[in-house]
Amino acid sequence: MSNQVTSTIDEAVRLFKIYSDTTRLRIIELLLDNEFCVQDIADQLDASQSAISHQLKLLRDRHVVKTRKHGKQVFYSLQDNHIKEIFLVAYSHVTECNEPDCE
Amino acid sequence: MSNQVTSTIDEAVRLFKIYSDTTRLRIIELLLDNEFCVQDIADQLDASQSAISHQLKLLRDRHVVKTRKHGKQVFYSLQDNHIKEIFLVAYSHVTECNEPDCE
DNA sequence: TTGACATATGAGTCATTGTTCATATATAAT
DNA sequence: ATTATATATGAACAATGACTCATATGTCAA
Repeated sequence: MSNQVTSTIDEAVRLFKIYSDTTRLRIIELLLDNEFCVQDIADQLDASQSAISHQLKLLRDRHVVKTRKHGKQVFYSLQDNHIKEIFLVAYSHVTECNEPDCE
Repeated sequence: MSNQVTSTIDEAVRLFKIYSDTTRLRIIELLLDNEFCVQDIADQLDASQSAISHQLKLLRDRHVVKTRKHGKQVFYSLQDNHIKEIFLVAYSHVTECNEPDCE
């Protein structure tokens, strides 16, 4: 734990950065239990097709989501179970913190 | 789950952003089990006093760390147990992912 | 009070990043 | 082949954020 940690910390930072954007986190939330094509995601998040497509590319590059082509459409779903778990841990922490003096 | 979720997602994003910087994450790692004063943190992370102080202010504003004054020094320690837990979950996921095909 | 040390902070700079706009690619239907 | 639809992508722009530099504040010792 000293030199290896440095790069491990950087890897952790890379992981956290994936979740550190509203659009991406909402995409991940959408895909928790379903698969959706690009336009469906854009519609549900009220975002442009381009913005969503850019973020999906980023998520795919980081192996967070996988794709399935069907005709003209591309369906996206979560690839990594870690993603789901970390999302849920953080999500529950945020929603739990409604008591006074919490956080 | 629809309008409330939007702001919950934003809260989660805010939480993830705390971890999304190498300097901050290394500070959090340092403080997992100990308290340290500003200069000690700066020395151990090979960073400037000012850079560390700025990040500590951010962490304090977000209730991640608490302070204890002792003479001229200010000692920082973790305030929130959630922080520790989320750090460890992510950290273990990152270190686990050394098998082929993982991540 | 003066000087030394520890920490805090405002302003400016530079890099990163999320979005839009325009356009390219891919697939299906006619 | 042509057109329409779905998705991908490069460039430009704007916002954010982390750092440095200079300096302020706070505390102790002499």
